[in-house]
Amino acid sequence: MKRVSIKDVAKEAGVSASTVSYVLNQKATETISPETTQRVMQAVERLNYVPNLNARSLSSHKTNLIGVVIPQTEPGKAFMFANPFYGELLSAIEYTARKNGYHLLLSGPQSNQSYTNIARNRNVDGIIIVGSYPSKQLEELHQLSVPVVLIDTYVKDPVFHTIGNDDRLGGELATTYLIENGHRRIAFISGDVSEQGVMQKRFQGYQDALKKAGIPLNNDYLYPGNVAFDYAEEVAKEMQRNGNRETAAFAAADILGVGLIKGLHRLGVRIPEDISVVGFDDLDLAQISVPSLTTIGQDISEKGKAAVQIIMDAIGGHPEKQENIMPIHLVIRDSVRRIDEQIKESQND
Amino acid sequence: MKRVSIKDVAKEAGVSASTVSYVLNQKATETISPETTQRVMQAVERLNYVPNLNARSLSSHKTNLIGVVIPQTEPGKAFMFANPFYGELLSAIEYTARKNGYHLLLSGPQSNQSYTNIARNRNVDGIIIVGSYPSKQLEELHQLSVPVVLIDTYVKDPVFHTIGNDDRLGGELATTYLIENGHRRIAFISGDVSEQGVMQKRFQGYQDALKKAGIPLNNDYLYPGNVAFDYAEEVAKEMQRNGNRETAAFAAADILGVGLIKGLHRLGVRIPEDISVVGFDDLDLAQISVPSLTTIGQDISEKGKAAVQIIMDAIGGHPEKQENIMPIHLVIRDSVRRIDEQIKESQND
DNA sequence: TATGGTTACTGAAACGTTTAAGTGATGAAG
DNA sequence: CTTCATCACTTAAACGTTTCAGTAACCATA
Repeated sequence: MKRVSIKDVAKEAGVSASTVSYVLNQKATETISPETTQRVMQAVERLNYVPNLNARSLSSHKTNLIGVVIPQTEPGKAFMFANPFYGELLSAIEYTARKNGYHLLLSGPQSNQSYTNIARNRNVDGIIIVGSYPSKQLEELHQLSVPVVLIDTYVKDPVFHTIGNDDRLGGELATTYLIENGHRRIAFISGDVSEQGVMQKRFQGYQDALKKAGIPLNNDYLYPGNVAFDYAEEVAKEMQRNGNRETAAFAAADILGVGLIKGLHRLGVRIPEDISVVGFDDLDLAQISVPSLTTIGQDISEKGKAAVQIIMDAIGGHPEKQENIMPIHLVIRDSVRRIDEQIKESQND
Repeated sequence: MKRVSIKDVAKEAGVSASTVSYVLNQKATETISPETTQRVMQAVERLNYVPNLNARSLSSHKTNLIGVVIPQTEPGKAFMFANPFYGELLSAIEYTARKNGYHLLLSGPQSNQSYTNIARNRNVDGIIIVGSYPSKQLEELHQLSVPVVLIDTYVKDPVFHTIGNDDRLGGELATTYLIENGHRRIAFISGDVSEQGVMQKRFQGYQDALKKAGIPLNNDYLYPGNVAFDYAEEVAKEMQRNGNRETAAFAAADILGVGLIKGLHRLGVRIPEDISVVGFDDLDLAQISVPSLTTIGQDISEKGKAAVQIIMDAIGGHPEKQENIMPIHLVIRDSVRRIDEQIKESQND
């Protein structure tokens, strides 16, 4: 099937190619007579013409493409989107982009190539980056004349648009909720907190809450590792080996929360009767879990939507840097139990 | 930052643009001296040149882009990838594509435009379609001269490459396993079985197993609805309203299985002591669930990988139609309990 | 010394658009 | 009856590549 080009349409309609182009792009600046417009439209219809966006991009310097870079959560693991968090986010991004006439160019992190190159290669009109990356790579992006939005990426002095939660506040909310329920020995289970990122912020929030309650930070209750179900299952065992000192745990990601619940369950520990758990993210998982997981909720879809919106704004001539902090809130479900002060005190010695 | 083009490189290296092109594409058919090659490479380096894939595509009729269409699972729901199944699949597709030098053009279903148009618009080199679609839309794709792979799409007479599981066998395996464990009154919970698709096939498998065991099909035990956690939770209530006749349930998707478990749990029904449950898909969910879900496993990543491979083959000159049926297997976990024949018989009357 | 074959390039067309600039026809103003 | 706008288009260049068809220089052969 021979491709039909704008010239074929022009011939069919008895006009020049540029006339067809003007009609199709309905540039108000040009005046095309209604009759011609109709003739062109009929020809388009008849020939079943579809413009070649590739050629259009080349000429107009606009691709209607948004590049999305999503991290590989595990270094050794090939596949990255399996985490439902990314699914929900990507979903929202795709939907919003499509409503605005954009398509998504999806890419995992390139090993050999920088994101800058991907962007320049494909001439995307905007880039959305999700998660943490080597800051060197991010700096490179700055040379680009294309709007960049970072989601959940902590950088010292962001030159790009950013979208995030108040992760620190979230960490505090979660921990405070446990404290309010009588818990004082609270485990903290997380990914890597040594690097700037959401995990570090949530850890700071955990510390904030302890400090406000006058509870000293106990390093024995900290379980930094990696954000994986399996890891949290292991933590359950370690907690038991350590003598089940903690009465509660704040898992800095839902996937860790459910992993912990699962691991504890295997060991015969009851949730929340023996140990209370709070998560973070409010993925679907949190509801699915038995018992359902009390967690810190964030509106993932809103984040995706906002990211696309910022890019649209920038393209539309509003390049002012936006730093968007999305609201978070405590979602109370069934994984936390109030414990008695007395019991707690007696356990505490 | 002015874009640097192939001409700039040519000037810098003191050669013609075509020479640069030949060097960069290392066409063995042409002979470029090692010295010139080196000069060009140095110029590329110096100017930090990145080829414009857009222009390349226009000229070469190759975009190195694979279009991926993923369904909106819920009609009224805007977001579609949240289902981890799609996450895992997309992940594998992206990874494999990238290893082959391809990027992904991601799109949800267009309402106004057909997939054909998307494909023609963007000139993708191949298309991967996931899930079921109106067959009219699929037929349109046939006019395209681009390889198309359908994943989990049942069509009467497939003209395209297809990848699927033996869903019917899977349904039979799941049901037979329950029967072997002494169950005779087995609920079937699923999405829409009236249209050709995986749900219908799994239902057929369910029927096959019953027939082989000499158990008559009982319509009261069938709960067709939609593939959603909430729906399965509702089914739990309905089962109870009906008097908890079933001793087991085959949920034709893991998300339904965990929803059912959750719903039953809420009602105080114990799994697997009171009711046994088998799922289908073996998502991460199945392990996360408490109790973990016995299910029919499929290798989602392999499906994604195979899809890309077929497209690579087709591009590489092997367009022979491939119909790929991926292996499935029973994954035994903790959600099924063996029940006593006697008890079962006494319950049965 | 003419002929032919390599070798190592270059020139220019082509891919399918957009868009600035140009043009001929018509009508109004002076 | 010129002149000047305005209208409704058309022309052609440009976007950044690829690739076919040269071609100039060199060497070998007869």
